[in-house]
Amino acid sequence: MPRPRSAAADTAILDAARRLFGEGGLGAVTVEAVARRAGVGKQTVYRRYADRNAVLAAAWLEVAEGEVVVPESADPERDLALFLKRLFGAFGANAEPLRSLMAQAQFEPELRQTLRAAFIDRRRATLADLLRRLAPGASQADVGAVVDMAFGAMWYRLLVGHDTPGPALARRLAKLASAALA
Amino acid sequence: MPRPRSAAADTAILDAARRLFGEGGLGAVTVEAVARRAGVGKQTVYRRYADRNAVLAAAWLEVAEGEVVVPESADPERDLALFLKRLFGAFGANAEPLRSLMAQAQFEPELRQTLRAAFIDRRRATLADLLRRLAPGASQADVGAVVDMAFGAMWYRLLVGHDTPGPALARRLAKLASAALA
Amino acid sequence: MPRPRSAAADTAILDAARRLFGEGGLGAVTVEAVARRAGVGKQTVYRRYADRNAVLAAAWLEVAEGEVVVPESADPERDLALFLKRLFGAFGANAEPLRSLMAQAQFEPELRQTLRAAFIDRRRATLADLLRRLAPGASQADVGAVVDMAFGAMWYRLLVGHDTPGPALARRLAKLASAALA
Amino acid sequence: MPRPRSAAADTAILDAARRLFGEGGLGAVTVEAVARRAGVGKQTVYRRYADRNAVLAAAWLEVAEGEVVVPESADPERDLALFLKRLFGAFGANAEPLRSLMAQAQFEPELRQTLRAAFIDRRRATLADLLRRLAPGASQADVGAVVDMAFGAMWYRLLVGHDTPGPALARRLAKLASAALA
DNA sequence: CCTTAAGCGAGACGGTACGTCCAGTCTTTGG
DNA sequence: CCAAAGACTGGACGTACCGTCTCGCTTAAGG
Repeated sequence: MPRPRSAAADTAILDAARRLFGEGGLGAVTVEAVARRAGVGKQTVYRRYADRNAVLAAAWLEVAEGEVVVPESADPERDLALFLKRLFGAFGANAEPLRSLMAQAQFEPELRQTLRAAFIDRRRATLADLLRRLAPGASQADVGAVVDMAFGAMWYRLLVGHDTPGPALARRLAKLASAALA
Repeated sequence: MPRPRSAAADTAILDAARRLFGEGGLGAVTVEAVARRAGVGKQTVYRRYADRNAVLAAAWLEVAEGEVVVPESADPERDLALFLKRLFGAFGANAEPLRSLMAQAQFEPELRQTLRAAFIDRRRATLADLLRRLAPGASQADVGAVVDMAFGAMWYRLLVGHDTPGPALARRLAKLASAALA
Repeated sequence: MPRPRSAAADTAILDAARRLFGEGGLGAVTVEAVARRAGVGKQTVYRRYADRNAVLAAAWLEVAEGEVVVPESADPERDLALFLKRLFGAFGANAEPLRSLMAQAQFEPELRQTLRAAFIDRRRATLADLLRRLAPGASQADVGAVVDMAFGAMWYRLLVGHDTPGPALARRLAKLASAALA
Repeated sequence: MPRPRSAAADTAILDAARRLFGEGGLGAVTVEAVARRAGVGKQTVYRRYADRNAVLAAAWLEVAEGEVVVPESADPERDLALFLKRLFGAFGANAEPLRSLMAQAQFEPELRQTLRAAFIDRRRATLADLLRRLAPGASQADVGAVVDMAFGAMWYRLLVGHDTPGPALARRLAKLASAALA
């Protein structure tokens, strides 16, 4: 009976959030500004998202969806390098918002949880699978450590800003991981 | 000629900030609360720090000053493990504020710079030295990547929260780094 | 379409302002205190009034609305005395806030205008009528001067505080006005 | 032994206050601004004046000093008219600050007292003398009422702003006072 | 076709913190 | 002891968002 939620509002909200981020960083993405920019009432935002952080999460986790394609050739090290290269490429496109999101998550446990559930954990699992194919004999713990090293290197560069995670890092990481787990 | 700034106020402000962080996280560290807790006028805070973020920066950067002791035994892999173990231990003691600091730095380019200068770069250089002693033949680029992998793993765990960087990670990292650069 | 402004908040704000004035004079009527006392957010005050002064204005102008009853007996001097007596009586009840209002108006041209329109001019017109009935031959200018003398005496006593405008002054003013315009 | 107070500072302070009033009204006359403009420390102001209001009083009551010259010819009504004319003229020159001062005095009992002592009372006494010479038989109370009417009319016009107290008012006031007390 | 329940844009609501500005006091160094 | 300078506590200012609540209006679906 009730009127269904407007799909137009859905996209308008997330678009507005992304546009505002582009213009003024995370600080410009206030719920009020998003609602105004989207031509939507504040309540329409809060009907969809619990709070500001949920909006932020939705806006950029949506963007980051579906970017995890697992190559499955005969050469596991090539597969690994390719996977990381693609990942870093996709990341690079959204480096700024993801960096901000990770930072924001440090202040908001709930957002941190969401980030892990929607983003981190899946990627860790996928990389772990790839590594196990690469080195079937490696211990669970070593695989976990290598996963943290690979993603850690990427985030570390993003956060510290001394270098960019790109194809070169992907190649090197694949090589070093192979050697480490051999 | 004018009255000099009160050193008592200096320490009272930073102490108050740290205590409030301990009690309620970053959100509890408002300028107003800091001033009240420190028994100081708000203006006295704003005379020292441009804004809330500057207060946060000062409070945690002061805490995070400290020695990086480099072990130099005959066994480079042991040295590496020991170095990382100590580092992770020292970090762990201030994990929460440092996590917040790194997050805050993502919103404050100036703080990010300070953080690198006072923290990150020194530790990266030290680790790079250790790695070069461990694997004299390794390329500069590989060493850099391994440094990012090691510190990256630590920060990544801190930020994502799925695991703690502790002695076990230190050992494993040392082992994997050895293997990777061999 | 939006939710209409709360009438309860309207009255709560002005009541709070008046009560605070009663307790601590004009100095006690801060926007923050008003909001707190009224059980209202600061923004709710600022949504209605441009600033603190506008709140003060509204609070006392509302109080000061009231009838100017013109007695019309066969004895114009008695009528005059009665009119002034009533006026002074009504004034006396709100002497403090009105005194403050007149003072505040000296800093706020807009309020000064409002005060004249809602207050001063009507009373001046009424008194001028009464005086013309009392002394049909008096010049317009003399009548105007006497009006200023009568109200002036009242305000002067209020502002300077050396004496109170009461029935005695009303009688004397009526007598002197009669003599002056004869 | 003690260094004497600087006369230069004395005048610099009051000049600064008057200049600031000219530029931005009473609101611009803060103690800090006065001190800065006068090239003087805040304490030097507070050494001379109890508080901001005392500075204001000093700045404009000094200006208004010595303006009361009592004419003593054979024609008391002419004397009265002349006295009022001069008074209004002197007033007119400082109408704005005196208006502000009277307004401010409504919020600051101490200032109100000062204003009376240094200004109002002397003028009232002088006018009462003149009136007694004009009408030796008039009752004390009637004289007092006429004094309030005359000064009241002046202040009333100043405060309400519907007309200016000038020579015309002075003449009319003299005439009406004569008639009233006859 | 007509209820009816929920969605909608708009923006008011109680709160809380921000960063600014003065008041009036205190504390330096230097006449 | 006076002076200039400016730091000190204290507290109000007016602004900006947060997340909630409430208007009048619109839009399905089920009776």
